[in-house]
Amino acid sequence: MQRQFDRHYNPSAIERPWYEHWLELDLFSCPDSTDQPRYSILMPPPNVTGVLTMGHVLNNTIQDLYIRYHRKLGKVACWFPGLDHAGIATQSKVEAELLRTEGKTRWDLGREEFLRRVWQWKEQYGGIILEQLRSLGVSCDWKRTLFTMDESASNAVREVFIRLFDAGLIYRGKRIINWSPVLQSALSDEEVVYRQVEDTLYTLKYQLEGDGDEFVAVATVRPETIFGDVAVAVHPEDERYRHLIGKKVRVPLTDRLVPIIADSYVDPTFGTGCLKITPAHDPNDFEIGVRHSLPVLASINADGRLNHVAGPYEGMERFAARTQIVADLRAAGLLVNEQPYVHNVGFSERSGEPVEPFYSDQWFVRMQPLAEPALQVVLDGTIRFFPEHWTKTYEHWMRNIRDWCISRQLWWGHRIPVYYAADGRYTAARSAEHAREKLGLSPTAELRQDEDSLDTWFSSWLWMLTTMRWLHDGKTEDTPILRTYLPTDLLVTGPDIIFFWVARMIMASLYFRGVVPFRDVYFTSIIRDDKGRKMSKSLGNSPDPLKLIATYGADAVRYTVLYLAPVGQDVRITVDPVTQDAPQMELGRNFANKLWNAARFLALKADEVGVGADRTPQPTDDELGLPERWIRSRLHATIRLVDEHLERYRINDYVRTLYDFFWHDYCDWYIELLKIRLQQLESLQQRQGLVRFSLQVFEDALGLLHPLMPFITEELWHRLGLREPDRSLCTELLPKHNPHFELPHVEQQMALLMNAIEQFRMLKATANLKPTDLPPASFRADGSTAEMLRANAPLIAALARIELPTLVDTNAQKPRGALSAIVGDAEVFIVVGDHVLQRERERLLAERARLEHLLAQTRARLANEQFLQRAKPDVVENERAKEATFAEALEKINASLHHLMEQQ
RNA sequence: GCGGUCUUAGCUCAGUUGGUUAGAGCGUCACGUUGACAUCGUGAAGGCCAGUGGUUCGAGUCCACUAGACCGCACCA
Repeated sequence: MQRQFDRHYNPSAIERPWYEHWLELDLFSCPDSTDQPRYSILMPPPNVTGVLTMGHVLNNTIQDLYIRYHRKLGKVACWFPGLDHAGIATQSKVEAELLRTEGKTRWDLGREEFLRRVWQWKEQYGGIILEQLRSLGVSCDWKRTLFTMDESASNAVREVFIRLFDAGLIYRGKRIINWSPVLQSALSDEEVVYRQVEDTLYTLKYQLEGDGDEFVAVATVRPETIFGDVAVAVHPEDERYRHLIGKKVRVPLTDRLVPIIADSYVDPTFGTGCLKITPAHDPNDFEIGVRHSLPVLASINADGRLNHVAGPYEGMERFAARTQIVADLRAAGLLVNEQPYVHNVGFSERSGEPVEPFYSDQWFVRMQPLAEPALQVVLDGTIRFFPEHWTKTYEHWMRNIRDWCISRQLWWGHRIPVYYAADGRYTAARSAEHAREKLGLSPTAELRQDEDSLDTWFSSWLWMLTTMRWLHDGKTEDTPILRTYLPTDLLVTGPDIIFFWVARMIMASLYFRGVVPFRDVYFTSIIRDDKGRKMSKSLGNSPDPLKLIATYGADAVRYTVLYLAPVGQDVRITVDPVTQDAPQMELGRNFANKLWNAARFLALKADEVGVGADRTPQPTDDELGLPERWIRSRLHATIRLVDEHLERYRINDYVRTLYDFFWHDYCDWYIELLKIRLQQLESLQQRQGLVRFSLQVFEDALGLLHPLMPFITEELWHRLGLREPDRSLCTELLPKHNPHFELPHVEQQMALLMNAIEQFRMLKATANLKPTDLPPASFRADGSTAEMLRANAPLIAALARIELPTLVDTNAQKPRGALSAIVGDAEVFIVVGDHVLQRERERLLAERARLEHLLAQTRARLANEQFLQRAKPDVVENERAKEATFAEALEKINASLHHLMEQQ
C-alpha cells in the first residue's frame, strides 16, 4: 500500500472532499424513468428558516442508510429533497428583522413589497439547512430539490384548492377558531398546544332585574369576557335555579340585561351551577348560543384588545383588562369569591401566547370523506407503521377527525385562489378570468381575490405529488416520475407530525392519485437530554450537530445516533451544559478509529508480504484454516443479519451486528489469530493468500457498513484497493449472502478454542501472573475436542500467553501446583506452584456452588412429570443435555477440590 | 376522561414468536504500551428484570391490578 496511514483516523480531512467527489461523479442522481428495480424516499422538507438539529441528524441518517443500502443492492434509489416555506416561521422572522432594522411593520410596506422582502430573505439566508445536511453525507438527488413556494408546487396547490372547492370538500364558514393575537391569524387545532395553568376562578354577582338584592353567582376565569355575555345558563333540572329561568340578570359593570336560560350542557355540580354564555369567545358557549338562537357579541378584537362593547375598557389588552376589571368588580362589590384554579389553556405552538377563541370567517376542508379511505389503508396493512403501535394513535385521530381550518391571515404562503364578485358570490379559480367565466360574469366585471393565504401544511400534504411534478403547470396529471417512483417505499419522520403531515399525505395521495404515497412509515425516536427533556433551542440543551460533526466526524455522529436510537423509544443524549459537547459521540469515533487501525494493520501486512491492489488469487477452501473458515462464516451470518434487521427496521440491531462483527470477531479474534498464522506459515505464497483473504473479508464488511458510515468506508476501500478514482463504494454492490459459508460446526470449534484461551487467561489472572510469564499448561481431553485443541495448541499458546500446552489423557492426574478450569467437555491446567492454591480453592468452591444450583434447577425441571409431558421434545432434550453437562462439570470440580486437599 | 409508551447492572440501553447459565457500551477495580489501535488490550466486580397477583410444565417476555415516569387526543365555566 502506498498511502501513509496516520495512527489515528482524522475524519475532517476526508469527509468534505469525498462528498464533493460523489457529487462530481453524479452518483445520487436518478433518471425520471427506469426499467430497473427502484427505491424511493421523500425527505420531510425542513423549514426554509431551519438549522440542523439532532432530530434532523437522526431522521436523515436513517433515510440515507436506506437509500444507500438499496442503491448498493443495485436499485435506482431516488431520494427527493426539498424545503418548506414555513408560512408562520418565515413571515415572523422577516417581520422581526424589518422591525429591528427599519422600525416598520408589514403593513407599512404593503403586501407586494413585503413578499418581495421575504423572497429576498429566502434567497440570502434560506435553506442553509440543506447545505448543512450535506456535511452529514446525505445522498439525495439534489437536482430534484423542491421548494413548496416554487411555481410548479404553487400551481398544484391552486389546482387542488379549486378541485376540492368544486367537489364541495372545501367550504367557507363563520366559526369559532383558534386565533393567535400575536400572529393575527387563525390556527388549526393541531397548531394549538395545551398546558396546565394556575389561574384564579372568580365568582361574580349577576343581579336580577329589578331593584332587589337578589343575584345569581357565576364563576369564570375570564372576567374580561363579560361584555360579550348574552345569557346565563343553568341546568334545567337544577332546583336552586329553576324558578329563575326566563328572568333576566344584569351583566356586571354594565346596564345590559341578559336572559337566564336552561341548557343541559351546564354541570350543576361545578362552580355555582351557573354558566355565563359568551358565544364569541368560547366554542362551547357558541354551541349553546346556536341552540338558543342567541346573538354573537364580540368584545375582543383580532389584536387581543377589548373593543367598544367593553365601554370604558375599550382598547385595553385582554390580560391587562382582566386585572382592571377584577379590581373594579371588587370595588363595586360584585366579586363574591376568588380561588386558585388549575386548568388547561391552549397556546399558539409557534408564537407562544394563549390562543383566543375567535369568531370569524375561515376556510375549511371537510375531512370525513378523506379520512375514511386513509384509515382503511393503514388498518389493512397497505401502509405499515413502524413501530406498529402508532396505528392506534392514527386510528383514534382519524375516527374523531374534525374539519381542517386552512386559511391563515398571513401574507407569506399560497394565496387562496378565491374570487368574490360585487354581488357577494364567489368561486375558486385559476385566475380572475377563469373566475368570471365560472360565475357567468362579463369580462370586465370587478372581482376581489381573497386576502388570506393557505396553511403551510396545505402544500406539504401534496409533497409526494409536487416533488414528482404533478400539475407542475396546473394541468399535467401524469409524469414519468410519478409512474416510476410513486408509491415511495419509505417515509421517515417524527411521530409528532403524524396528523399534520403523514395522515394528510395519505388522504391527498389516495384522493388525487388513487394510490398510497408510501409503503412503510418509520417513526423515529424523540431525542431528549439526560434529564428527559426534549431538545430545544430555547432550553439550550441541544448540541450543535455541526460542531459534533467537526469534532467527531460525520460517520461517528451517524453511528452513535443510530446506535443509541432503538425503534420507537426516546433516546437520551447527555450534553455538557457548558461546552454543548456530547461525549457519547466517542462511541462512534472510537469505532471509526478501530476500523481505521484494522485497515492500517492490513496495509502493513500487505506491504510486508508484497500484496498489492489485486485480490486474486484467493486461497482455495483447502488452504483455509479454522480461523479463516470461522471469520468467513461470521461474515456471512452478518450479511444475513444486516438484511434481516434492515428489512424489519431494527436499526440499532443492524448497528450492533456490524459493531460486534468488526470489533469482536474481526479485530479481537481474527486479526490476533492472523498475526500468529502469518508467523507460522513458511511459504510466502500462503502468507500472501492469507492477506488477500483477510483484505477481502474486510472489504466485504466495509460494504455492509457503508450505508451507515459512508466516508470512512469509502476512504478505506480506496486505500486498501488502490481503486480507480471514478469508482465508488457508494455504487458497488453489497456482498451476497452465501449460506454454504455459514458453518455451525466451525463456529462451535472456534467457540471452544476461544473459550480455552479465555480460561487460560483467567487462570493466569487468578494467579496474578504477568502477561510475560509463560506458565506450563496442559489440557485433559479426549475425542474430537482433544484433536482440535492439539491441532491449535500453538494458537492457544500465543493468544493466552502460556507455554505450548500438552495434551494429557482423561485419566491422568491433575498436575501438582496447577490451577484448573473447565472448557466444554475438557479441562485446562496451568502450573503455577502451591502459593495460589488457597485462591484456587475459593474459586472452585464458588464454581461448585454455582453448578450445584444450576444442576438442582435442571433436575427439578426434569423431575416434573408435567414438564416432560407438555414441553416440546427439543426443550426436554436440551434440559437433559444440560443436566449431563452440569453433572460432568461438577464432578470435575469436585475432583479438583479433592486433589487440592490432598496436596495440602 | 379516552388512547398509547416506558420501568432490566452505578449510568444509557439491548433482550424477536414464552424455553440454554439475562447481554452490550460507558463508568468502576486490577494488570498491561519494543509497532494496527491507550480513541487500545486482558481479566474482574456489579442484576429478586418496579411491585403484587394470575395464565403456563416453564414468565424479563403473556394477562390483570398497583406505584412511578412520559406522550397523544378530548376537556367544566
